[in-house]
Amino acid sequence: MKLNVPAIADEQAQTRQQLLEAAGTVFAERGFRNTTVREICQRAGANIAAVNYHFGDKEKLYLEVFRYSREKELERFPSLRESAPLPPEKKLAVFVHSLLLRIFDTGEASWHGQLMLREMIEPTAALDFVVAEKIRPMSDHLRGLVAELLGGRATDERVRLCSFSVVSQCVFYCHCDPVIQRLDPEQTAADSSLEKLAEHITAFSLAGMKPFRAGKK
Amino acid sequence: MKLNVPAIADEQAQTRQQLLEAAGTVFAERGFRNTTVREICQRAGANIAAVNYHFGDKEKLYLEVFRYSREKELERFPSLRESAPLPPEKKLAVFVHSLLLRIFDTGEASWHGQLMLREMIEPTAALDFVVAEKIRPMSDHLRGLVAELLGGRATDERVRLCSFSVVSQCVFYCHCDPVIQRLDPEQTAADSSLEKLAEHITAFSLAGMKPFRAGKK
DNA sequence: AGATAATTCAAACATTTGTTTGACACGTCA
DNA sequence: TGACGTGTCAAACAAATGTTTGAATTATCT
Repeated sequence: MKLNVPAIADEQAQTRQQLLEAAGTVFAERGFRNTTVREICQRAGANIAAVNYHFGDKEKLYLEVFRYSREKELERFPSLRESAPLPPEKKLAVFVHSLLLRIFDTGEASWHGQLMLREMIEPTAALDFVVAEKIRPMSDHLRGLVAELLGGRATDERVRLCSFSVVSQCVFYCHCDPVIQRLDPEQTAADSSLEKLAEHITAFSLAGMKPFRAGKK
Repeated sequence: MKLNVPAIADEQAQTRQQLLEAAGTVFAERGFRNTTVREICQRAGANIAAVNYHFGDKEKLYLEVFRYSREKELERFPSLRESAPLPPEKKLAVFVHSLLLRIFDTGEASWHGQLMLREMIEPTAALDFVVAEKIRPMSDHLRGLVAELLGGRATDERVRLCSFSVVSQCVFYCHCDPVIQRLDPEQTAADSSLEKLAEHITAFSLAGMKPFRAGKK
């Protein structure tokens, strides 16, 4: 029972949104350079001139995809605040686990995370936006955790290095997946790998930080 | 005073080698896809048809660059065997330090390492060769170290995960450099950063492995 | 209903890039 | 010296790709 619904406005948003969704997917799979406008339009069921009409050019579409992705994420996760107070060790486990979920995600919405991860290693004009809007908030959150774990006497540099030590272990499984598949095919199997991996990285990292706790250096 | 030197053989090798060196450099900078044959030839001081003449096509040149790189490395480092027996902790420090040297290398020969690192995240038809000839030997070496550090009761899986935890911390600084530069410009400064980083990663990793030592899991 | 705006479309265009071509120059050998 | 092989070159070619064009279609508004 739709009354007073601007049907055409929906139709308009339809093509544009289909382009954004298709572009997100293809860009995440292939990266910016290897993605053709023709493939995006094919996947979106749109004509090739639609990209120019709605976005201007390929690069602007790419930038718009990140903005769209950010809106979608804010819809899904309105607030990044933790709901329950947890000990920092547990918080780290949650952080690692959720980051790995994103890395190993294979669903319809997986392109959001995958595209960010790809932009990290194949930087384009969008990187500044991605760092400001997606990476820095995550990084700040992690650094807060790490600072808590290290205790009050840790230098900014130490907090930074430890944070990098944590996040690098996680993103490695996305960035170097083709290598890992060749070195150890069994590493990329089964869903249980994610839980084991999260446990390993968390334990390794918590222990790894011990030498630097409470003003030790 | 050159006597009996096949001057033309040298000239012949000259163009071919110049192409290989130039290609190595450009491929390392831009990756396979973003590199044009025209730029390689320009840097090598060769005509554009030279690539087809000497190598057949762009992809074969790319593969040949890795073979050439491997030969060069074998010339420089005939054996990967350690010269002096060291405690495993020290060996790990040496491993991390030398890997970081490669990552932060800026000299004429730096393209060798940089190209391998790039191939890890932007895989091409060369990846199988690179894994077999460059990455797996390094990985096996590191796993030997890690197994020694963990003691005799560690599972293969644990050795693997710990090895990944070490190497991921190192390669992160190459693969995600553009992000790091935006997050923390001071992180990428000064030569002393490399030493500090090597110390940090070594300490973090040695401590990180402690929970898994001597059959702990 | 007609005027205007928005959207879509197929074809064309412009540029880039890897590859090829055939002539020419140079080197080697009998 | 001439025949043959090797290497270089400028120009041309072929294909891919992003972008543009102008007509047609659809939607909106008075």
